Amino acid sequence: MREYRPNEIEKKWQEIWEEKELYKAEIDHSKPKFYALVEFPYPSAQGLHVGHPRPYTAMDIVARKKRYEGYNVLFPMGWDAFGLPTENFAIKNKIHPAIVTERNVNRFREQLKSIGFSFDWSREINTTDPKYMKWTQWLFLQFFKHGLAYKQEMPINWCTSCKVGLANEEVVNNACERCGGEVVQKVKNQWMLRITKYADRLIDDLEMVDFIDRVKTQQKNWIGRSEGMEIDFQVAGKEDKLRVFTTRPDTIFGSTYMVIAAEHPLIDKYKDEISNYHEISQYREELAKKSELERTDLSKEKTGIEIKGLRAINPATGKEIPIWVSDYVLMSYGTGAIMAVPGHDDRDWEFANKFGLPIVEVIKGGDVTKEAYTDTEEGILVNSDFLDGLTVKEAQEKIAGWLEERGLGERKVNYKLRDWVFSRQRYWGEPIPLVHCDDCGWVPVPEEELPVLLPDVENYEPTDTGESPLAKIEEWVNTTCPKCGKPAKRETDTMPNWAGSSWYFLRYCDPHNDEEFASKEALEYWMNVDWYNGGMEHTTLHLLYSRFWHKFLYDIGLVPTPEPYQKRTSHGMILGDNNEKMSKSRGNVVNPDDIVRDYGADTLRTYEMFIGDFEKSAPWSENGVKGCRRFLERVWRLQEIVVDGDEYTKELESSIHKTIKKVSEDFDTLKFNTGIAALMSLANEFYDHGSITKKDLETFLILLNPVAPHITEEIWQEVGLGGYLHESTWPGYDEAKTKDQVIELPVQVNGKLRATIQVDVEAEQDDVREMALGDENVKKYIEGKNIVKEIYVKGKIYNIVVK
RNA sequence: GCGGGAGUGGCGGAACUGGCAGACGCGCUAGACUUAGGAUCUAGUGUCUUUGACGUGGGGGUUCAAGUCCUCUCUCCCGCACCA
Repeated sequence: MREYRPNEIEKKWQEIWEEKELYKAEIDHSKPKFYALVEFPYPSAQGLHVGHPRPYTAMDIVARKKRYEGYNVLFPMGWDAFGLPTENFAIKNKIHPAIVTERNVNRFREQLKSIGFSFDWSREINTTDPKYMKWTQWLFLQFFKHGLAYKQEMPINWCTSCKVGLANEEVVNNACERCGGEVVQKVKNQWMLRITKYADRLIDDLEMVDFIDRVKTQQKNWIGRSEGMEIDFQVAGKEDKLRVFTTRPDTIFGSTYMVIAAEHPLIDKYKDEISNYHEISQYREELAKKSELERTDLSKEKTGIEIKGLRAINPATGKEIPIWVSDYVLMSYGTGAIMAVPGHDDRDWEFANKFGLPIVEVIKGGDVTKEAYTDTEEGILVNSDFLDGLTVKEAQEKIAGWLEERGLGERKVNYKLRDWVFSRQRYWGEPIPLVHCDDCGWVPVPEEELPVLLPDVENYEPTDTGESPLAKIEEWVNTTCPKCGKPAKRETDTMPNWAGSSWYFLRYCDPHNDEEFASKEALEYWMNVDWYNGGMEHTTLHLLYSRFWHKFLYDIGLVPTPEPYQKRTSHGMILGDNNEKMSKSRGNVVNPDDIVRDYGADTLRTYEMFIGDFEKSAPWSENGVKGCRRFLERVWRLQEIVVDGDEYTKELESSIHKTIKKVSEDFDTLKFNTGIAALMSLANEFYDHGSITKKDLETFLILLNPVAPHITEEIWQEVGLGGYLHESTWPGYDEAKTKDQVIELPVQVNGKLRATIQVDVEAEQDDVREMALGDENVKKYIEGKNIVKEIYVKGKIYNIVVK
């Protein structure tokens, strides 16, 4: 037998697969289709690190297994190549970002190919490719034409380090999601996408799909739907009404004061009548000086001032109540004003308690002198006139009707989700394909002129003014209006890097189409994505954005399904061997190239799947890698014990059936670690038995093949199992043969294990009893005691209780 | 603060509807083969005061039986964070 030399055999098989175009997906209506998708990487200058192959290997296993099961599998790969790191690298090294991108892509492709993934490389896409960009721009124009893209002057999040505007989703703890830089508010004229229009469906349609719960909950929380009412409170003696949003209209009789945000326009409007206006404007200034972070710090005490000279009338009680201004009410949510119900809201209670405002109990069940009572399930209304005696739910219904009849309020749903800030002031992104004409306004660039390409520039540097670097290229900016022909100017902002990734899964269906973003036929055949695996960090970014795009495209009849992804799973991170996140600065980055070179791609793949629970993060361990290499060496040496025979070895048959079952189930449910463990056990059993038939080996190799595709093909050929392994079908198992007829039954005395006896699984209690009580060790423990009870669970346990 | 997840050997991690805790792998110990071993093979490996007892973050409970169920509590991770 030859030595196991992964570097030789891996290259050999990769060439064979490529030559045979084994993984090229074609529409074929005679087979069920399966679309497996992994998030396409951003081709960074650093190349792959060992975190990348984890999800790729997982989905590669799924894809390979599905092929053996007779599916027509689409498993594509591409490059999400627009982005700041490339641009920054280009600026620093004075190389065009397109050249940097090409270089990085080539490196990534080579690395991925060396690991032996079964991607259909003929469908490779690149978001920066003009042929791809064209359709990203075209799709943007569909949003524009349907009124879902609009330009608005508004305060946006500005990353002071990247010098670029950010979407809300890109701000994490007031810092830039990407670079961690400080984010400040900056008023800018921005292109926005009306994602809020889809807020309800983005929540409700989660019902239709099979996403892990974490993802569903996170998306729901992000969208933040809350149902309630907007209610008008008359400003006493004035024309104006003060409108509030509340989710608890049932507590209105307990509203003893109101609070408005510091920025609320009411203050300015009545500044002459507010006797303490000076004090209030001082308070406002102080707040304005504070950062968002300080203002929203929950641990600090609430502050506030009563507005003297203005009062409001509680529409339910008819009583006058004071109006306060405080930092705990935000202008950006609801109406910027609240009706405070200190008895039944923690924040209002804290505030009322601090400033000595009256606290009225309107829901029985707690002690409002000690804390707010917020339970909505048990509570019964009191001190609430016609609501008295009702449950919270009933009261909500009744008060809503009452207020609506009198024109005092209306039911209203509020969302935390904001429209998507879609403009970026950087060079390396898709230009927004619109032209501004003084006469015609914003005019789309005609379809035949797409894509609008990035001009070559000397300088890609972002500006401090918040203008795109493109704004300086006059010959590019100045154009003519597509509509009237007069001089006009191009939009100089570019799209965020999330644009290209919002629809790439559609392009994979038909990547070379120059007439359409993808043909109807291709979309109808391949969509939906059956299984999409990706990072949790994209849950409220890419995953939400792409669902939104897809829904819009569905509405205008361009895609056949309302949701893009049928199933979504997520992988855990691979940490450095010091249990910290891998990063260059920590010096704990492992390059997969080194592992492939020293141990082989199959070892890398096996280890990444064996490392632990797929969904959890796990620290890298070089010893763990070695262990997997040892396992593959053992698999390699199975050649030495193989004998002719096209039946399973009798003594191994049950184990083989069990393993087929275990591996099949585990590979379908992301439990790769236990699947591989089962294969290791079976290999151990093979060695214990001393010899295996070709049939035993054949099944073993097919089961292991999705994990370690090269070594298994090689052994297959070496042993002469006929044809190629990749032409096989997935082995089936006989349920009956996965169950042992004779089992080791544990016998307990008072819940403690005292013996195990060999019995038939189906044995009746009387037979088992005899054997159990006859056991020497058991005898010892029941001697001289009374048997109180005996429990027999077939196939599980025999427990004798003595006293 | 709210929502979600998790605490199991020296380490990564197994354990179906409650039914032999620690599968599988790493590491470690001893032995074999060797000029050698960071190769390979064999045996062992939860802890302890080892005819036995104790063991799944901690306390209480339900049960013939609890890692698994109930209850209180501690710690860590993730998400949201004054959202009315």
